[in-house]
Amino acid sequence: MAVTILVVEDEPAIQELIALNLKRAGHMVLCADSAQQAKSLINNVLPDLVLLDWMLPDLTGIEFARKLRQEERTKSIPIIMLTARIQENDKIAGLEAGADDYITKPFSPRELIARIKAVLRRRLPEMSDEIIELGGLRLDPTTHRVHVNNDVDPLKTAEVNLGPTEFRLLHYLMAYKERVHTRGQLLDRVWGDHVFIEDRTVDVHIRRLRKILESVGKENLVQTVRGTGYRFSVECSEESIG
Amino acid sequence: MAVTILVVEDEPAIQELIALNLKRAGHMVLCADSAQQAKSLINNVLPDLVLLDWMLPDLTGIEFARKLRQEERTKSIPIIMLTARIQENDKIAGLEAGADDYITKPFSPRELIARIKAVLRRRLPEMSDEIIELGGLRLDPTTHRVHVNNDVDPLKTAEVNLGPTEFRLLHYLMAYKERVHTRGQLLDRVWGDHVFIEDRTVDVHIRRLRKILESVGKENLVQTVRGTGYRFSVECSEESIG
DNA sequence: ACAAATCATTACATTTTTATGACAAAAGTA
DNA sequence: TACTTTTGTCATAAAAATGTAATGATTTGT
Repeated sequence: MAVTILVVEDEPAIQELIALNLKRAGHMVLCADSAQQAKSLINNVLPDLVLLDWMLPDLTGIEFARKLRQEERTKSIPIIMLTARIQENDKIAGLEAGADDYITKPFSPRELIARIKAVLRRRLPEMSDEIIELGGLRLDPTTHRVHVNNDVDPLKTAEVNLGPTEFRLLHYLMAYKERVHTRGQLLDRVWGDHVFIEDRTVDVHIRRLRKILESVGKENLVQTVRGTGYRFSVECSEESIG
Repeated sequence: MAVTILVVEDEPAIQELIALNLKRAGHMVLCADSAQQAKSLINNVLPDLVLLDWMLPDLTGIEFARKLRQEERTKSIPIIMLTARIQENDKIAGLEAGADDYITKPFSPRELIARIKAVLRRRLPEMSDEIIELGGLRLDPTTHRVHVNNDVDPLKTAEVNLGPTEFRLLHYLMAYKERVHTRGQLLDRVWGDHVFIEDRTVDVHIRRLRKILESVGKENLVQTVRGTGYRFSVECSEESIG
């Protein structure tokens, strides 16, 4: 589906150039000359990404970014900063305000598009509401329930009780089964992009998930891939000893 | 078949953005800056759906919607209102005028498209007047009564006394059983869209509902799903492993 | 075998979320 | 009007979940 991008840039020529390129890349574009105008636009439409010129005439770029990060509705919208030259101060301020990426002017349109793609890729995947049935587990997002198929009596299923994070983690792992995820990827996609949490914390949640799954006789579904991360797999990667 | 959508919105940027999104989604789009203009457009072409900004400059949005509902030719056209979060009276007026759905600004274009789809498919089976019998409860919307089946003597049923809000809440939960609803969804669906009520208030009403149900021996029907919301369920989520 | 790196596990303090009772405003009734 | 019911909010208690650090186990490379 179309991605809506808000461009906040006071220089008309640059604004137009950017807008043109974004449109050509298949995006919907909203333009604002100032933070002021950007705010009023955001009052009406929620963009999927904001391209923000840091050197706005009224110098309210930082404030604008911060405002976006504060409000519940907008706090997860990725922000890419456009700066003339990265001054140390800008960088710090930008980080504090929660920018996701920087682009230094002048930049090539191709670079811009590439960065945008990269940032958008990091968004939380919109997990569908489809029931996932895998490895003897059945996860239903709409009822928020996980059941284990009883191997003896297929009609009987036991419910598995998971905490919110364990549920999301399992959902994600099952949705992207058989694929290894680094701790960083899991943090980005299960916890959310703008969280600062120790990588090791993922271990603990994996542990909790495993513990619960073990208690219902599902042992080897969540596997460790040493040096990389974790994986949900139905294939048994154990007794492959030669 | 192409669906024709009339967009009534005075802000040019937003109008254009919406129009572009709709076009991209494969719809025919008609645009109007004012209720005035919309009326004359409708005289020529009959749209399949109307997107109506409630805050038109001439403040004739309400009147416009009402007019649509009055005239035979247009009275069954679904109306989606675009509203700012603040105006509370709008809700009443909107309901009276017969809007089918609301979208509160700021909204994401994705959300907009999704809602349009939903309305067009007549997705939401408006709460019917059918009697719902579930988990030992019998709820009759027409008589506005709830009965509990007596487990001992099936012929005897006790009546449960619920307040208006509790009744609607239970009705909704039973109509969409087994599914988790966030507090926001419940506020939208049971209280009405964009009402200014604290999320936590839902807790209190759930509490009241539970209290009443407990008093007639129905304990685990209304369940908490931590981190998400509530659910009406016949399956017991208790004796679960884990 | 040894040291380094990586992962597992446990315990615990903190934070977040939910439950519950009380209260006053609002709405409805007599 | 006086009285009852309903309803939204708050304060606080209770419960659950979460992140981190510390420690132990396992693997890996040399």
